[in-house]
Amino acid sequence: MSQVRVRFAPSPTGFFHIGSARTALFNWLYARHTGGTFILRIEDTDQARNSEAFLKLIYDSLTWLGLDWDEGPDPTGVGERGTFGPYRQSQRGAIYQQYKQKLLEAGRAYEKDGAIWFKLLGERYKIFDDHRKKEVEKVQSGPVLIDDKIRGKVERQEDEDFVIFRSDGNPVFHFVNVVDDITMQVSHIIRGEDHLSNTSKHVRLYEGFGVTPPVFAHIPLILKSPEMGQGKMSKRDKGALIEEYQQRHFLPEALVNYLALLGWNPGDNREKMPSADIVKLFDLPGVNQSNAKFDGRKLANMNMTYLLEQPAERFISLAKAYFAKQPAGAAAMTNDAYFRAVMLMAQPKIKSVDELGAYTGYFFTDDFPIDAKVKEKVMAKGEAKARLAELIAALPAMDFSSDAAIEAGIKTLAESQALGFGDYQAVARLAVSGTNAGPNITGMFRVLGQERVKARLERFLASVA
RNA sequence: GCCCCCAUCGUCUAGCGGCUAGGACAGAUGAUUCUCAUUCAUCAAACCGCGGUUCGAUUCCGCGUGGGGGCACCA
Repeated sequence: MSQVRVRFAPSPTGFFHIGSARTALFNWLYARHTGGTFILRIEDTDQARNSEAFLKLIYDSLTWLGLDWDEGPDPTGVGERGTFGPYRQSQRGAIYQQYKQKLLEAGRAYEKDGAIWFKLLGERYKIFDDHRKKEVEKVQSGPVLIDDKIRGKVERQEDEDFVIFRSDGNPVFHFVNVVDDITMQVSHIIRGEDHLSNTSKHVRLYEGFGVTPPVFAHIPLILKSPEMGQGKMSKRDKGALIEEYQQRHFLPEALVNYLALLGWNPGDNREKMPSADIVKLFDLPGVNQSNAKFDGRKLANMNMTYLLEQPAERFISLAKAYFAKQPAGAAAMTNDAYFRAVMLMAQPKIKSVDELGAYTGYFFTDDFPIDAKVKEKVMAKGEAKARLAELIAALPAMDFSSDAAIEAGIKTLAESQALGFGDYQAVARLAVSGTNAGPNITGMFRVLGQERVKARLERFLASVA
């Protein structure tokens, strides 16, 4: 059995979005599943729209997602891996000329209006095209049969010669795509369904070169979620860009897991799976035929479940990467032990890393905001001020060495007043953090330390007196 | 306009002739927890329509309808 060789062929003309990432992922999964080769080819023939920044974004995004390529440009921008290169179309001009020559010599291409056209085989006739309002030459070339691994048998007509080299001398997409896939010995073309209609052109080109076409597998597209409107997910849609998730410090494995589930499933009810398991189970026949709508909420949930199970060290490093980019981040990290303690307390409570700033802000400054609504609610209940005063009085004698000790201390105080833990918890939390959502009060006390807690309680009491 | 693909809860999906149509996200309710989250339990929620084929269709076929994509000297 011949080796599986698949490729992902993006063009660096725009931001790297969800749809591209999913196509890359499916190719990568198939390569890894079959023990084949995953090729990255850069389709940078559109000189007007190309940019090095977008090229770098492709490397960065793939790397971040963990989709490593066996052949293709080196992400450093210098050199490349693999022996079928160059892997950037802008450097493959000579190959295209050579293949153009082949068609010309075989009588399968001709020049017209300064451009080179691919010549279909079959009887020719002229017909007036109502839509284009002009007479066009049609060719009865017979049906093209595509045996798609996902779609099944698809039949299409290709009945007009088409341009393969523009009059400015540049080859067009269909031509370079096919030539590259031939010369790179690509065995399976896994790409979006939007290319299904182009496939008949490609098949004709393969025939023109006398080459058996590879296996085609057209995967469903990712559509906008109902709130976003209709149609295909585009770069402008919220949540469409990989960069966005990177900046929000999502876990790449969560995004990969979610993306894998868009158009594919393992056949049982499993959803959350490590990448290794997906690689093991992924196969082309398991891919769906219908388009999927993007759901940011499910992605967010996936991200949360991954976040919850991260080992402490990984979570800390994620937190550090996040704080490094925050305005007051450096200040927050000056005391490493303190920073770690705060982060680990926050980990089981947050849904995404980018919530950390807001969630832990009061740990790193005494000048934190007090939520007015929460304040009103808490202060209206019982004799909050009295509870606060009692707590301040009891504080110096309390043992702050552990959560359990602090809990015992507050409970002892509560019992002495014939009250419950909760009578002190809410107001203490408000005084110390300014809000009602946060880690356990005992943990907060312990991490903040006795002095700071006392100061905050006193300051708050004074402010409401 | 022409061509191609698709069709199960709001969303992602399981189902491959006979099922109380299953799971997950989101939603609702309740329980647990010092708050908030988490977690747990419960509830609500779908086979696009019409014709066939068949003893029997969500499942197979046709037609409609709906959704998506493609028809360039863009990629």
